[in-house]
Order: sequence, then C-alpha cells, then structure tokens
Amino acid sequence: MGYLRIGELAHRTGTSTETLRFYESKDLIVAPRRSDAGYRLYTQADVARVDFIVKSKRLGFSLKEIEELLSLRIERESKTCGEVKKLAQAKLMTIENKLVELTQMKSALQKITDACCGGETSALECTILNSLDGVSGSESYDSKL
Amino acid sequence: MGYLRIGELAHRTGTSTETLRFYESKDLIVAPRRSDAGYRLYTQADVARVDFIVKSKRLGFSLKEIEELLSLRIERESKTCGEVKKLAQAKLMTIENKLVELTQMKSALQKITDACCGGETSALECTILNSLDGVSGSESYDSKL
DNA sequence: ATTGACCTTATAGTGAGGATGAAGGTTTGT
DNA sequence: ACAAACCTTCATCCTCACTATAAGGTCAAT
Repeated sequence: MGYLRIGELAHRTGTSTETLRFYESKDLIVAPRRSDAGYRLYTQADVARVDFIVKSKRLGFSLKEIEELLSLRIERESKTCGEVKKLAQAKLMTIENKLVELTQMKSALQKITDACCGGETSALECTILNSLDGVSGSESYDSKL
Repeated sequence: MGYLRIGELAHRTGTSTETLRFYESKDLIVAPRRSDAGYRLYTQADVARVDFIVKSKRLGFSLKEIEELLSLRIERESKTCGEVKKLAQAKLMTIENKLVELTQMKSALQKITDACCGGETSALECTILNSLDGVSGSESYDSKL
C-alpha cells in the first residue's frame, strides 16, 4: 500500500513517465523496487526527490548540478564534513547570485509596468534594457569548486 | 572606432563566437553591420543585450522567454501599453515564483552548512531533501499568458 | 611572404529531454 | 472472459541550445 506507479508519480510531479525513466537512467532517482509484474513502485520520498529536481531545473540548474545538490549529505565514512560544507557553500554562492540577478530583473520589470499606463508619463522607448541601466553585468559563474 | 568584432564581444560577455552567431540566427541579437571584409561589427548596446541574455539564461529563462523579455518595450503604434503591461506582469509573477523557490533552496543549503562541522551536532543523514522539509512542492508554471 | 590569430559559412554532433510506436504483460471493471 | 487502461523494454525521431569541425578568407607582425 502507499506505493505509486510511474504514471501516478509523473502526474503528481508534473513530469512524464518517459522523463522519470530518463532520470532513472541518469541516476538522478534511485531505481525503485518493482512489483511482481515488474512495475516500478515509488514512495513519498521519490515524490519529494522529483519535486526537487523539477524545481531546481526551473531555477536554471543543469541535471549535473542537481545531482551534486542531491548528493549533498553528511554521511559518516563516505564523505567528510569539510567536503560537504565546501560544496554546499559554493552552491550557496551561486544561489545568492541568482537571487541578486532575479531581484534586478524584477525591479526592471516593475519599472516598466509602472511607467506603462500608469499616468501621464508615457515613457516611449522604455525597454527592459534601459531599465537595467547601471546594473553591472555580473560575471558570476559557479566556481567549479 | 569603438566597434567590437565577434571574438571581443564573446570575450566580454563570457560567451563564444559560435553562440553569438547562433543568437543572431535566432534573432535574439540584431544582425550587426559588417566591415568591408564581412566581419561583424558590434557596439556597446550589443554588449548590454548579450549580457542580459546571459543573465536571463542563468536564471532559467529559455531563449524564447528571453526574446519576449527583450521585446518588452513601449512603442507608439506597434504595441499598446496594455499588451506590454500584461506581458510584463506575467513575467513578474514567474520571477517572484523563482525568488520564492530560490530562497527556499538557500535556507535548505544554509541548514546543511550550519549542521556541518558547526559543532557537536553531527547530523548524520542530513540531506538537502531533509532540509527542505515542509516546503510544499509549488506547482507553478508560467501561465503562458 | 608567410605565420598565426582572427574571421566567414556550412554541417554535424551533444545534452536533456519529448513524442511516437512496436510488441508484449498486468490490473481493474463489467 | 474480455476490453480498457496501465505497465514493460526497445527503437526511432524531434526540439532546443548550443558545440565542434571543416574549409576557406583577412589582417597584423615578423
């Protein structure tokens, strides 16, 4: 009881059965146990994991980066705290960068919607690039640890 | 004077010459004027435009979405204020969504780095998924306007 | 005048899927 | 008992956003 088959997991996570099998082939999700008939049987933990993958993808992380994020765990033996912490901090920096950039885009868009139909100030040629004036082109990459 | 060739533009924007030609073929950047020898000659405006494309990509926007963002401009005749405002507001919503999700990821990662090497609390099996506990799986898509 | 770094177009390949189909097994409902 | 809806593997092809290669032209320096 409580197990989901692949179609149900796809439905709950807004993916497709093909995508889920693809993720499994790429080791992004652990191969689940199978029913007697060979059907994949998923648990709630798998729902959370796929949700995380979907969310991360929306935020511009590649599957490779998502694998790194998912592997961030403190396990006695297999990984030292130091390693985990270092990777986590690197990821934190890229996230903070994304936050800054998104915030800039947000205020640029807000300028446009404010200038638009707002009143008498019918700003002609008000583009998003103009609105981003003076915003430096932050050359920020994941530092590849 | 002051013109950049494709290699220089690629260098300044952290892209490649191939990528820039690809963007041109997709009408993300306007075909620039050419030198007598046929070399592309770019201006500072092109630097800003490519910077914007690069930044937007990092934030998870597709080239199609970026084209929409770049076309957000108030021009007498060609587009009504209402159209522009509607699109801008739709994009604002997706951005706000991304901000929420990124913020959740950030605090999850922060939990990990805090739990790690922080002191005596050597949290075994502390993963990013555990850290995201209780965060609902926000089923949020771009509403396709 | 030739080397090397740059540029040109054109074509093919890659990563991350998405779409479709074949050929079959399973589970649920009637 | 049988159909409909689901699942299995395998195969093929499509899209997007590049990335790499080939074959050649240009430009500045030695």
